[in-house]
Amino acid sequence: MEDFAQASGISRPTISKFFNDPSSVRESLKSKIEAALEKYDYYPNFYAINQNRQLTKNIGIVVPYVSDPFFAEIARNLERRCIDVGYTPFLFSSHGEQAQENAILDTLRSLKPAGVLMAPLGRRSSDKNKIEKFCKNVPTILFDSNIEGLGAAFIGSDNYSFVSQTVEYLNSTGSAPSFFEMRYPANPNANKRREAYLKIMESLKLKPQVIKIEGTGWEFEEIGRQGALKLLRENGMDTNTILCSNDRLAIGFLSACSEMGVKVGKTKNCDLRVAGCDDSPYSRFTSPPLTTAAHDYHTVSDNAALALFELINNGGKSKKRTETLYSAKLVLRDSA
Amino acid sequence: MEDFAQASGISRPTISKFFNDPSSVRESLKSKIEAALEKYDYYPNFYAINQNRQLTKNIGIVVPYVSDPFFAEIARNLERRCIDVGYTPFLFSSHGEQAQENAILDTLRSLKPAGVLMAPLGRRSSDKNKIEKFCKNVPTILFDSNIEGLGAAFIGSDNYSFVSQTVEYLNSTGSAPSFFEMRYPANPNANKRREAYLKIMESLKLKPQVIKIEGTGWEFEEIGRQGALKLLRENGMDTNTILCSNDRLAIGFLSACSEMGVKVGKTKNCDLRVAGCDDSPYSRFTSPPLTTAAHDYHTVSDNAALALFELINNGGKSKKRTETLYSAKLVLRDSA
DNA sequence: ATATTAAATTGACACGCGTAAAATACTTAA
DNA sequence: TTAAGTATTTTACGCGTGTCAATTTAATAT
Repeated sequence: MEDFAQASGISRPTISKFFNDPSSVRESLKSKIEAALEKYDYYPNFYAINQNRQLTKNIGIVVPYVSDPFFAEIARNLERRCIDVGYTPFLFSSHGEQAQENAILDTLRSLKPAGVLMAPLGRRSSDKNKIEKFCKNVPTILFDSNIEGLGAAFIGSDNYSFVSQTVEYLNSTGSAPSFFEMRYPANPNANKRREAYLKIMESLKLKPQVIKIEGTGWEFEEIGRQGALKLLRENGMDTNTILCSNDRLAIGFLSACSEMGVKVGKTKNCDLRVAGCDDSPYSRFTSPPLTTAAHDYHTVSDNAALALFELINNGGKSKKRTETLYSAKLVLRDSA
Repeated sequence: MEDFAQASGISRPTISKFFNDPSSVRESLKSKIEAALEKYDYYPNFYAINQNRQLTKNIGIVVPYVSDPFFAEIARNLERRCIDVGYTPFLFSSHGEQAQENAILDTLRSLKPAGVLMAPLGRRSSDKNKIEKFCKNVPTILFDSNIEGLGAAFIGSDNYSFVSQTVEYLNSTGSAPSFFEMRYPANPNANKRREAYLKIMESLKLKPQVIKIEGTGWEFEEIGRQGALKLLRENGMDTNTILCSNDRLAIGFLSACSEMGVKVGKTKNCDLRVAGCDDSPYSRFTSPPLTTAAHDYHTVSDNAALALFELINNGGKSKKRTETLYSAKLVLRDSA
């Protein structure tokens, strides 16, 4: 920077100011610097820049699994917001593993980001310590999956509304659904959805049926497919209506139905109705298209980002922790 | 680190060595440091660490669009490989925009990564300069999409083999396919696939038909669906067999067929055969399941990562640029 | 026990830029 | 034109660690 300053005939501190905020220097110098930049192709050193800054312009984004289309889409939206206001987003995926999430937390603490947007893995309480400590040191907004009391705010979807809307719709247009889920769900929202299902069925004075399928990991479609194949073969359903804990399982379920020659839909000649939760990007392209309860992707990601920007502008301190839940929107398609 | 060294009764340079490679210090000191780490929760400063290092332990991964399931899956695999050998991967998405890719290149040059794995956007030759300069300064492996002469190596799939296998299969089991693609494809591989199609049809002495559909952006399924709806309504096909330029378009195509009551499959009572390219993670779950030509995801990502590690170990210099293309594997399912 | 080798310590400099204080030059408006 | 206000320059320090050379200590082999 010293050399570049000399070459462009401007003092180094001014160059430094320019790189922090080009509009903070006089127009005449700005164009002079930009001209010199064309000529000498100098670029500042990322490490030296941030080493001595009180507040970096970096934002960490952490998702549990980047190949999950829901998280990929959320991550994409969050990155956009960050870029649009001049931050540099750093995207990390926990690969579905607690250890990896912890490692990311270490990297992130060391990166001293202005703030972090994080969708945590479901953690056993014994691991809560790590993330708790992190949140105390780094301005953090939690999204998708809440951890009681941690972070400056939580932005997510109201799992109860997902289930209540679908169950009520299904019940009023046919029989009430059985609930189809993984025995050991990778995502903690699954537990809230099951609880909601049981509660709603009870309030409707209906007998619930929770179908738990085997399989671990994040290949939900295949897990759903295998579970559905088993279920269809053993004829283990109390009803002709299925509500899947999430769309990816539902996509697998529909695939199994197609394979077994089971007709899915809400018309008279159909054998089964299948609904999901989330409105995954692929759910509208299944056959039949999947009836589901939709996240408001944009609202959730926009508000999470805005909440973080505000938190950062307030010096990383928020008066009190807030939890914002957005309701699902029922999306009626042909599968139920 | 000074304080931590004193508190743990070990010299600072040794602590530094420990963090660079724990196995480089004597076992007795190693356990002593680890014990002290539990007690004082010191963690090194990312910026200070890298500021004065000749070679960082960071690896940049750049994909054109992180929400594309193909790139999400590749990115996931690449990250795994990097983590497994002790590197810290930094994942960037170009958001389908040239300007964003350029910005990432700037960030990355400043980050001084040990190496970069990059799937470039298709660029007009006028933009080649930027990436060319980058590759001269940073050890880079290109994957998925090649740019003549740039980077130390290119690892990808052989687009010709994707098309030749499907066309030959389709032709030998029925009529030869029409080729279904976007008029302005987001991914440069599309061009090679079209060329391959034309060449193969010519060699088979068959009349080719390329169907170009409108639409821009990365929502390929919806673009494919709209294009297919239009096509089916206007009855614009020469044959009853369609080869889509990629699986995401094919998924949209299948969705349109389902919507229009067109039966897709290879059995006698079907109206249309539809095949794709790529074997997207969702292709096996369509109805009917999609016949397609599969990338070898693991082989491509593993070998791209290995090539980069080797490049790094050779000081970032490779004798000559290599191009490695892996053949597609035909995956026969029910759609064609 | 001694020689040999490997590892740790000491002391010191370097990395490239942010940032602050004081002095100076420029801009703008009265 | 002058004064007030703002932007720039000068000068200098500091950030937290990597790294190196010289020295001392510990481990291993003879």
